Amino acid sequence: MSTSPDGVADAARFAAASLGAEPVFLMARAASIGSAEANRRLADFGLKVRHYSVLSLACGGTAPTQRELSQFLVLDPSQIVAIVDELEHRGAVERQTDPRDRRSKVIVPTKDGHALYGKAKEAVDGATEISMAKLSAAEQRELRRLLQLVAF
Amino acid sequence: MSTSPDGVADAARFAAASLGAEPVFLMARAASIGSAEANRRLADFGLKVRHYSVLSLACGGTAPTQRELSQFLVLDPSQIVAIVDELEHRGAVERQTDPRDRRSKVIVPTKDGHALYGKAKEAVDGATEISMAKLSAAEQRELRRLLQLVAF
DNA sequence: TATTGTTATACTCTATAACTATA
DNA sequence: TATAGTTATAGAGTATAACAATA
Repeated sequence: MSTSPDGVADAARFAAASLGAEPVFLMARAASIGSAEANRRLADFGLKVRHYSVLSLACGGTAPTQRELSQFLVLDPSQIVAIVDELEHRGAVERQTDPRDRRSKVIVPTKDGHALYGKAKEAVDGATEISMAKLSAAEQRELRRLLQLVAF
Repeated sequence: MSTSPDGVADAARFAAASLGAEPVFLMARAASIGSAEANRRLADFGLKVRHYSVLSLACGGTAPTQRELSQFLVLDPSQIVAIVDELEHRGAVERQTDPRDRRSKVIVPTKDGHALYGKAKEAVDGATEISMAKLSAAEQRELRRLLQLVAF
């Protein structure tokens, strides 16, 4: 990106445009700004949001299969393979064949993976704080609630 | 995407996970769902959200330069070139050298471009309606307001 | 000397199909 | 026969650097 500072330059002139009121555009822009900031911070740990997401779900105790990760994260199964490969190579997660269905592989975190997740979560929370800085605590809760309704 | 139906499959099992409450993730997922639906509908007109966004701003009467489009849409200047090329080839917009700064090119819609925009906007509004179906009218307005604070 | 638009290029991300092992 | 994971590959999207025209 060889653009100026960070794209928030002359927002004022166009924010009032019709496009600036369309939810589809607003969600895309908000998501783009938010995950850019999160990726910037996660880079300290050699992670991106996609790796963080898989690690987070693995650390949630639900023992997700790759197929479930694929569906929940809306990523192709082949992409999950690549993400889990990277996390496994650096010793953050392990693949365990599901005894109830030996075709499936359950993703479980290692001890190091848990520690990494803890630090990464702080980075992501920091990014969230930045991008929601203009909202009160109550507004942040409300935004989260509304987004959950849209996302699920 | 060789994934099941549409990724909303077993959301229930993971929506309660820690990740399912993080705004960065929720915005990405909501944006992904929303723009997928919008792209699906815009395909009838041979457009994608990126073309629609440029066309919308061009039709807004603010006569944006490519540089301004690049900043507002958070897209690289070289990508704007490609998008404007496509819109110009199909006769929806024109490039006009800015008389006040002959380096810049202002993007203005043609008559056909305006008509195309009208139909495309209906398609996008339809997609918005779908993805916000679970929200009341008041909640939709509130979501838009909060997103605008985050996005600008 | 700096900036706008442009081109070329490399890199990442995403989508598709085929293969294997299990069911 | 169908599904989970894997691999290979092609396509779309994104980032980077260099150039011509203009400031």
